[in-house]
Amino acid sequence: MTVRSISIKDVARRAGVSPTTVSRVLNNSAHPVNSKTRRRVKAAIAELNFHPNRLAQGLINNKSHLIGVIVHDLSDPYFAEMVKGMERVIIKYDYIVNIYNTSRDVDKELKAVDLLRANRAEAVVLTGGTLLDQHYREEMAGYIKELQSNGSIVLGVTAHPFNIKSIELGNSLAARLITNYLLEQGHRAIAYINGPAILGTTNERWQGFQEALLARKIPIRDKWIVAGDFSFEGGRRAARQLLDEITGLTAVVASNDEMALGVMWEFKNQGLAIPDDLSVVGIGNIPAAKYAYPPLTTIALPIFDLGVQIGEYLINTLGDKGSFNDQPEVQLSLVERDSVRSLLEV
Amino acid sequence: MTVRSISIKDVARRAGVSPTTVSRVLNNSAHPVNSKTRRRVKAAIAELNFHPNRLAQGLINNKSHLIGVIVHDLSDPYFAEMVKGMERVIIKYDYIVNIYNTSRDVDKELKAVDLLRANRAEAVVLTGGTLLDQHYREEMAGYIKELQSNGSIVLGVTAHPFNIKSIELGNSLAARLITNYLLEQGHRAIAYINGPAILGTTNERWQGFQEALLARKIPIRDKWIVAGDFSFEGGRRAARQLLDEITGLTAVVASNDEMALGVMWEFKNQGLAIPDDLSVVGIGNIPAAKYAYPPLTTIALPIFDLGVQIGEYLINTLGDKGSFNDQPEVQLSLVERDSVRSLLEV
DNA sequence: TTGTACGCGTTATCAA
DNA sequence: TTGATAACGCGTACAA
Repeated sequence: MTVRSISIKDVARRAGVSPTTVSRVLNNSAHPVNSKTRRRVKAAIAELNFHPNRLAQGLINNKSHLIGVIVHDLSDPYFAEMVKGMERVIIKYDYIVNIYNTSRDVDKELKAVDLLRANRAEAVVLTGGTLLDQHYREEMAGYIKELQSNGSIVLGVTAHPFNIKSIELGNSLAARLITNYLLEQGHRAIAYINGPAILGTTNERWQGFQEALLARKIPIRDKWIVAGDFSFEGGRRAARQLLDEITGLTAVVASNDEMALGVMWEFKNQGLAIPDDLSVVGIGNIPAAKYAYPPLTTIALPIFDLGVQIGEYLINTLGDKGSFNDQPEVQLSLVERDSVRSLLEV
Repeated sequence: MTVRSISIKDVARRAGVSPTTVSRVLNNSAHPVNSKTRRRVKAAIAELNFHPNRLAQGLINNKSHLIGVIVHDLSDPYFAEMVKGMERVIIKYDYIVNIYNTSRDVDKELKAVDLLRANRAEAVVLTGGTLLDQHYREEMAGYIKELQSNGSIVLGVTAHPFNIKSIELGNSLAARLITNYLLEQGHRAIAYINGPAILGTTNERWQGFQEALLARKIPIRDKWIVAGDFSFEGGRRAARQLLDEITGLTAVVASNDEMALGVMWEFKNQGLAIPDDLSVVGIGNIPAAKYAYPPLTTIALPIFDLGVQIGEYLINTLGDKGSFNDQPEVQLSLVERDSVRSLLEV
């Protein structure tokens, strides 16, 4: 059934040279090749439409040409954008980008890394926050160690409890910035909607929120701290929960945009006006934030750019040209839209 | 730098057997192996934490364990969902899923297939509609032919002008269904917003719209047919364009949900009420459709399920168990929400 | 400037 | 029941 594809030997025969010479032409080897011979070889390659077998190449250089990317939820524009940014760079260098969607499930995440290890991935990127789970931590540490001892790069976006290079996203700073913005607008009674408990990102943002309030000595009220899961539906649930304790509340910080949109939707659904009755902010600046009603005030995380930077970092580090030690850097910025009411001009 | 990883030989030495025997244990070969020996080998494998090198395995059976997926826009939930569905199945069988995001760009699309060919992908899935471009068609036909002659499966969602298995999505039917729904609600003056001209999908849906109107002998008015690009912004632009010719218009069919949401947003922005002043519908039933204001009436394309079905088809066909010839089937359904006003009870 | 011979890690074939 | 050998397709030291 499967026909043997043409190999370097076929080309050699056709060009009347040895496979070695073909290989040299193919790889622009430093070894000299007569320009006439080179032309003959190139002609033969073209005529036979020959392409070297990557598996054989990989076997001999111990290179898989595979880059693994672990993603929590591909439908979340946060991850989709990051992957697109990475791919934009990586595709030029003919690496295979292998994406795993894990839904923040411990077993799926472990399975993904296990497969990447088995496939000798040259790099693995953990694009989401770390999972807070003992079993995960132990198993993952083993896989990562093995990957690294095989010369693979392992990279994490935001802090991970492993010995890997991590790219700081400024989660804590983002939460602090957006909270400070509310404070500057005169808000003092502020609710906070957390992310999924299993995520490190959740802790980091929660930290930033607390810092902002503590810096102004504003007490944190338990009844206004609500659990969430980073989804639109989670935002809706949180909003319904807040409704019971709404007296005195003037603003809500959702720890990501999806939830902020859910919160606004549910509040509107319950007859509240935003921002007149209640201000709402998020973190992330996903595309939908711009078109919400009202448009959402949030912190922009330039995720696509981050993806591009990660891609460049990987290519430079994987290339033989010695490691390129730039630390990708993310610029956060406040995106002021219409979901916050100022309490100053009362 | 890169340490040589442990090979089957290391295991063989440790277990005091030949590599062949280790291989037999590893693959649960039919060839008999003494149970004592088998235990010794398994112990050695565990102690050394050995995993066979997939590249070497692939080289010998001419199998790459690679499945390529070509996607137009990963940030579009349509594609993200389909990929997630496919992956859910495929990951169980240890295949590598290699995704390419092409932004509907002819060159990127060709580059992606070229790389998949070079990497000996065992299957390639074209998840988006075909691109209507002469150069694309010719080049792509060549790549596909080569893939197929190497025994690879090539699959297309919706019609493609190549000799490949194609999975019908019912684009034409979807447009006809949603248009008929408007007609049943008494609408006669209906605008249509097209997709990108380069896409086959655009033609198919446009066809369905026309059929619905022609069947009732309702004339199609050129001024109410507007170009679009399947994006939210494109929907906004289309809405602004329609505003000039709004007299008499009662409903708008956007050929996908993203545009429908853009249309609604812009109309509201311009002071029109939906559905009181104008009804709007889309196709796709993306998650955001449910939470739009008002919630969007649309045609559900069960994309995640389609992804799962494609994954199953691929696994069954790639497995040696002979080809499993089920044609994945997609059930369309009307999702009636609040973006359409009935004109019957006047 | 070109070619020969070997090895990468695995499995299929054949012999013992 | 086990093992030696060749082969997959390619790159590279070494020889010519």
